[in-house]
Amino acid sequence: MEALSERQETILALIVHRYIDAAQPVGSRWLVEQYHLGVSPATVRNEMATLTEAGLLRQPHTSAGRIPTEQGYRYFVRRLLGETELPADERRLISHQFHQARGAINEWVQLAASVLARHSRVASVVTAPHAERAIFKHLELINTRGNQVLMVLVLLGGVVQQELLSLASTFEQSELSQTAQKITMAAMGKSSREVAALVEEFKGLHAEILLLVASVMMRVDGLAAGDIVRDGLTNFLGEPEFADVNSARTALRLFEERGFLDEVVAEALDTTSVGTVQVVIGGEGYWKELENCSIVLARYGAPGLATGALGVLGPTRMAYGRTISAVRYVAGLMSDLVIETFAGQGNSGLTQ
Amino acid sequence: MEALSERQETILALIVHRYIDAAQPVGSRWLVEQYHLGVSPATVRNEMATLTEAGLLRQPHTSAGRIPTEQGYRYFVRRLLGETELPADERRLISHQFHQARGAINEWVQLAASVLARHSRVASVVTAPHAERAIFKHLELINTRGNQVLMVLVLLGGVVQQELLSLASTFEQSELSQTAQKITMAAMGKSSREVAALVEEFKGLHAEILLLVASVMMRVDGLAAGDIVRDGLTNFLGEPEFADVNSARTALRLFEERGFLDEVVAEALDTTSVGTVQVVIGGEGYWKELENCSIVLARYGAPGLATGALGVLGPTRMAYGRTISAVRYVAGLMSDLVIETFAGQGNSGLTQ
DNA sequence: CTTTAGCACTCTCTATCCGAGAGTGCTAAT
DNA sequence: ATTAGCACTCTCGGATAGAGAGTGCTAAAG
Repeated sequence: MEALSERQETILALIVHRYIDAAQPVGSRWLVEQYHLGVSPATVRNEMATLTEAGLLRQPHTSAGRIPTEQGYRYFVRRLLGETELPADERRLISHQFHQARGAINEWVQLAASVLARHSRVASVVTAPHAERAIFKHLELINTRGNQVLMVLVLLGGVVQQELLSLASTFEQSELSQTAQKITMAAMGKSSREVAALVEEFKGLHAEILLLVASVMMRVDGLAAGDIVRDGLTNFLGEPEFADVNSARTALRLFEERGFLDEVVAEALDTTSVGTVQVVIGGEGYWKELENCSIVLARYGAPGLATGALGVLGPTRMAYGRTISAVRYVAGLMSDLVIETFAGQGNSGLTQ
Repeated sequence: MEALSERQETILALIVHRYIDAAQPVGSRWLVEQYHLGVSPATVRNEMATLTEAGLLRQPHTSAGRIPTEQGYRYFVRRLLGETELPADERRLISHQFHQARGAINEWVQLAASVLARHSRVASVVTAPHAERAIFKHLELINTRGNQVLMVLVLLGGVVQQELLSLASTFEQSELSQTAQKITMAAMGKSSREVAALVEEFKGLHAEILLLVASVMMRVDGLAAGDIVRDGLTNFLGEPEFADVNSARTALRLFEERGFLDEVVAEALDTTSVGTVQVVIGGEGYWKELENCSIVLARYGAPGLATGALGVLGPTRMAYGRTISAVRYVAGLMSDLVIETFAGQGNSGLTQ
């Protein structure tokens, strides 16, 4: 693609801004009058024609103003949208909320989703932090009834897995507690594979439980991400591109179905490093269901220890500046939390 | 309200059925021809006029067919809709799925939501089972970094509460483990109040932790319900009453906001006993946001031990027969699970 | 007293048409 | 390279008209 002249870039940027704001095609005359460009509408029209030919703009119909194409948005985001940051007062507000919510990890995740939804004004997704490899921390066995046993497995970072087991025979609670304690001693700090290897050294109930523990841990290892929390579902129902119920429905379905999000998040985790924000505009040809949608996504956490993903899903016509900075900021806060929780080191960052 | 004649009831039932099916006003002529009533359209019209006067039917405009009013739906559900049950093969299918999902409680809750959404074809809500009173089962303290400590508190029934604490000073993991073990010994099987009373007997770290444990347990006591899981959000976007984006939005917002659901569920838990299904049609004047919506709700679990709620939210024009039976059946399965998990006694019911 | 045939009336829904308005592309002049 | 002028295209809103569906009423019949 040939480089654009400065004036062309200005015009593209103005059109993107205006279109994001008003959701209506932008005309040459309006542009000149509004922004006091020192040229005539005809000149702007010529530039627009060039930009249209370059595939950055398009017309909904012959005689309407221009709107950005997906490529236009991409050019805008990559080249014209400078580094933005959330205003200091918003940052302070968010940081304050996160301070208030000290406590359960799940609450942090929900708070992150809620903050993102509110500040980006589109729908948000946050996955709970997920350890790179499950590391055994503690096991608890609780007798419930007959040969039903509730297994509570605590992994590094405080991830808890619960499972209801049906054992071959009945055991006393005291016996179960002893078993759990013995296994905890032996397996502390070990990975799923190492726990599986421990089976050799035990027999009977111990071995049986160890096997179950190892299999649960392997399942956790295999998971791409932790629990997913959503917020702001209703935000994009107000946007004009979803006035048609069907388009709203497909977008919402994507959002509801875990499988799709898993895929996107996995993809993002592969190609994105912690600290950078990735913007996927219009599905990039990959996902055709995302036709009018964009995704702004970031990875958070500590690589090698535990990571998660968070981001937003909204119409392509979205306020990228604000959204990107919100995602980046919240990802930073969540990273601090993960490092704190998973016994690493690092600046908490919460204290401004 | 005067009692309706048999013929009036027939006509009301037919109109409700047909309207639920087709979402279009029902006319007298069509009714007579379709169902081979042995009377003329004029007769049916007379009866319709009576039913309209009684407030059970209404006309969208002067010259359209009739549609049921909310009162009409209520009469239909209460008096005309006989006891229905899910077809045996559907029951078997569901029961089979529940069998497959043995394991974590959360998975059961999610499965229940998914099954309800699929079988009722509207949006579903399921709350996790919530113990009547939190009973201490086990405590774990995990050192993370500096004076940050992760507290994992296991309550009766396998409910797990995690909390990140900031302690006054730093402790070794071994010290924390000992403390946790000591507290576990002392608090096993106790309620929040009893745990709080234990504080007297300890001092220093032990007392500090005990206080935190008690406060978390009290918070759990105060909660009306456990986690809420939703499914089938997109189901009702297809319905014609939500063709207007705004109405879809208000309904969806209700569904997304936890506060509202909490209120409804709390209300339902108060007035409904386990085993019965409650139908709220059109908000009953209470909640005006529910104008075109109905709720079918049931309580499940074991009163005095642990209970939860599950149900669906959909357009007033919903297939009540199928929905009510689905809700009732799933509530039964979940009750069995709760009784099993919370160490009670009772028939598992899963084995057909 | 109940039922029914007949009929005028009302209201929605769809298609069609028309004019206003907005914006473009092209051409020729600056 | 820029711009004024102009013809052309397309959408959008409102008005109009006819078809269709269904009712309520009246008067007659059972």
